[in-house]
Amino acid sequence: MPEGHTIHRLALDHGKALAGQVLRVSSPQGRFEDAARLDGLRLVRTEAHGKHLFYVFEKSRVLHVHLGLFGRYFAAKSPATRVRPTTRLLLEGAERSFALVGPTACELLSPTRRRELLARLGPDPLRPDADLDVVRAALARRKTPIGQVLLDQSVIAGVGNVYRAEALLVTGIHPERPCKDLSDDQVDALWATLGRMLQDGVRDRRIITVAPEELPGPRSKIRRKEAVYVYGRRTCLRCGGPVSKLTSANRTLYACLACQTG
DNA sequence: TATGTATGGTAAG
DNA sequence: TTACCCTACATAA
Repeated sequence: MPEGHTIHRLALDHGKALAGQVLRVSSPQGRFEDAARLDGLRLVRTEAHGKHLFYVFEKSRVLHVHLGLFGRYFAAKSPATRVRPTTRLLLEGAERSFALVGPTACELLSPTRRRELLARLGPDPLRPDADLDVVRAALARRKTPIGQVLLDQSVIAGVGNVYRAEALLVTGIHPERPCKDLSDDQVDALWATLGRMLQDGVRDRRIITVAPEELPGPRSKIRRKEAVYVYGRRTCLRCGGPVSKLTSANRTLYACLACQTG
């Protein structure tokens, strides 16, 4: 589930449902002991940076959540009944409640640690403050393969394994191409493509990278493997040729070496 | 019931 | 580079 689009969608949904309210905060599972320090406080706003989700409460207390690979939220009406015992964090507002399960991180963050965390993140294509020049500079310096670098959150924040494969396919870039060898146009196209894909993901609440005119039916009914060009597929949706399964940054990287020659 | 898989990340070696 | 953490869900047995 969780690439940057998921986190930004959560920030929007949770902000809309909970911001301005005094919340009940608990940890049914018991592993988030600081829940008590947030219980009864007013939520000021929510914020997403790449794959990191922040809840800013009054008294300047900041809750940091990172879903990792398995983390997910279950939404329900308030009061929350039948909460799973694995629920690390339960946020209850007047109308809606959100139960967090399986996160990599769920913690209270000091202002200092929050700054340090954000300082480690590259520009997030979903944020208005993202600076493409910073990305350009970072890429121009490296000979690392672009496929590997796209998962490096300190270069671009929010891209995950699906968007990496799909953006490289759409831009026709070979995943093993060294960053510094990419042309300015290629870098610009990659950034624009990632931005568009992530925005669509926020809107659709899922990853659909295939162009609207290429989709076989209504956007809401598209099956997973028909929503992408190469990720998790055996054949390329664009050219019909075989999809290669490479390994990069310890993850499976899907690519169509016929389409991706750049 | 058991197994395999997943759109992520960190710390140790 | 490897080990390890986190959990739900689909599928196989």
